[in-house]
Amino acid sequence: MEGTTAGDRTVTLKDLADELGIHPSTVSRILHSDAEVARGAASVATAERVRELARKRGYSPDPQAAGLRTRRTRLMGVIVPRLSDLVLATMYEGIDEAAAALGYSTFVMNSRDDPEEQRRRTDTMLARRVDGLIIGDAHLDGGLLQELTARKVPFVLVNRRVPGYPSATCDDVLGGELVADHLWSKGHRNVAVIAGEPYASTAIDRTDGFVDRWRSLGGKVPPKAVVWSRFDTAGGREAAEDILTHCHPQPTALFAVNDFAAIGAMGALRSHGLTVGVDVAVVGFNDTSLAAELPIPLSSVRSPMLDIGRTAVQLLKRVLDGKMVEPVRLEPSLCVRESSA
Amino acid sequence: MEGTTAGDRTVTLKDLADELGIHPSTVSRILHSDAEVARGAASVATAERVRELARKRGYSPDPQAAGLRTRRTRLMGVIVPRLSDLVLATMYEGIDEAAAALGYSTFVMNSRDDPEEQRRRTDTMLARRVDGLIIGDAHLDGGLLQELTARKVPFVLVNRRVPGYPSATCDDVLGGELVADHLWSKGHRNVAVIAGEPYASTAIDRTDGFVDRWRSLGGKVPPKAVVWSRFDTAGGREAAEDILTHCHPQPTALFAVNDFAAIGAMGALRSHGLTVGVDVAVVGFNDTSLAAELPIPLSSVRSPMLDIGRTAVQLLKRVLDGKMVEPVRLEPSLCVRESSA
DNA sequence: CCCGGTTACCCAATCGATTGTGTAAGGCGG
DNA sequence: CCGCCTTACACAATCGATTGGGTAACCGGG
Repeated sequence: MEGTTAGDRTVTLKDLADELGIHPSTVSRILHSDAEVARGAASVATAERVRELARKRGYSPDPQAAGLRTRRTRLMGVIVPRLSDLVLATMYEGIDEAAAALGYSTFVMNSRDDPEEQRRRTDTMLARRVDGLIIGDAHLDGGLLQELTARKVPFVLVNRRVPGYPSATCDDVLGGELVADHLWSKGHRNVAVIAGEPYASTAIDRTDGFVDRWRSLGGKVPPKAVVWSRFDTAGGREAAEDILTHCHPQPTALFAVNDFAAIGAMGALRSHGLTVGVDVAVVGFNDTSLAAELPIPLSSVRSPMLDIGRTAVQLLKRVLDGKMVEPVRLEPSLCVRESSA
Repeated sequence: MEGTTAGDRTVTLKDLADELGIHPSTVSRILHSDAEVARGAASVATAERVRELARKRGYSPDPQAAGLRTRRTRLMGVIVPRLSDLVLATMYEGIDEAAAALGYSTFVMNSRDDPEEQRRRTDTMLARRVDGLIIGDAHLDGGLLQELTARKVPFVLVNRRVPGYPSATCDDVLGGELVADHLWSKGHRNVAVIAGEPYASTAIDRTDGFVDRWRSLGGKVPPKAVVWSRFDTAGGREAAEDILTHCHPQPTALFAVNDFAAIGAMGALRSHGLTVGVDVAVVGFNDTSLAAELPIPLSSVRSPMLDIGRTAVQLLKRVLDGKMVEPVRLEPSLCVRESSA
């Protein structure tokens, strides 16, 4: 029940040093250097006394001061379109966890997928002197990425990939293929795709994976059967309406590249008096926690979102250590449920 | 097309000062002080030259250095149970936006509602020297809050409240009352509540608001009709199963204090062959973007999540400015949809 | 011409940790 | 008993911005 700290303010290296009658630099080496240096800096006995006192006084180093000197903040900046998107939020949890394990903290910001906002956010991150960036809202045209490379800012992409840059993503092409195989084997021959935003690799890859596999199985995908849309529920609903009014013959199966779009589509189908899973099969993507729990459980491609986040952190760490890194694609799997059974 | 910067490293105050042949302190006052001080520091002409050069060189002050001196980081720490919870993610968006407007950046961490983790996260935040905390995972018993108060850490609560501490929340009691009024007026007389986690004020207040109003309308709420549960879909499903097996007579209406729990309940009802909105009414809480888009649109109490987040930031700012603040409760409204019409 | 008051700056200490470079004291071999 | 090598530290500069004092030059009034 000792008074943790007298009551004043935070303890500094100098405080510890003064109290022990030794020099701050010695304390610093003991507490913050790796074994080698620390051993050279003081006797074992002194080192122990220092560590003991640090614990008792609740010493915690000031990252401002350390960062000022070392020019490193142990901060990773994370940019996502919006955290209220469950997919990104989950990846961020993986990121946060993995970063903490490496002694880094993370900084998130929402860009709302707006190029101008992306630029502003990156700038504030850099102004905060983050050591590196994890970018979750990369657009395929990616002028910003070129610029960052030119400015030698260390970064990796997460969720979406852009050729030529390091990234941690789901193998979205494979995901699309899994869906094609599944729907084909269920006997569907008329299908449509709710394809997402064309600037996102997730949308492109999933759609391409599906369409290419479908064709190689002998199926047809008329242009009108691929509808680009927003990733949210409303977007999915609109896309489904579009498909229902313009596609002849009407598809018996829908592949939405995102669970939320799939949910919106399910709503639209129902409004048209169609029963999901009976009249029309629906498959989503990401297997968010909702999919399994919906009134009509939704088939979905499970992507390892947490692992993708963790992987992004590992990649960025390697970049920060000056190593070369290759893009990583994690394997998805298909969860078949009532909506397409 | 001028070379933005020679190519070296970041520009410092001293660089600017040297180039203009004046003292760094003068530059500092011109760029970072408010009009008064700045005017006293240099002539209008000099000030203009400084600002001009700062712009040209892309100067951005080093927050590490500034913070070291001023003992402030312009950082707000935000702790939430989990960002993959849409409700907290949305509030965080409001927080992030409002903080940015005040020149603050935010730091989020997930505590998974685990007391030990809460403590650890708070500690890392404080180690990072955040100026204040926004706590979104407060437990009603709240030993941690007492401790923070004792340590004079500036903080406010968001989403959940704890008596005696400043907070920005929805008026959850009112929310519960709205639901009671609605269901009563629809003629329901047997109801059950999926009440959420008993350590969260949101759960308690919404449940109390509902139950108290229900009784004052002349209704009965047997103890078995209030089931505590997790806030997620699976929790809602289990609670609904519980209610369907143990409540006699079976309720004709369910109030779930959270949309996700409501969705889980809808799934359970369906498994029991009951049609939501016809056999059993369901009402959720928060009016997350999903509610309106579900196959059977969900009635829900709309809580102003973005505004709650923004308000929390305003409150914390006032606390940081040394002012006293009172808890704020923002008014919810009921959105009636097919699930209870 | 002297004096008080502006104007427009400069000086230097400071925040807390890091790190390259000393340097006394003690031990040991010769 | 001397010189060299460890051992165990101490010194001081540094990172970039902030801020409480100066102070020289100039202006106007008396």
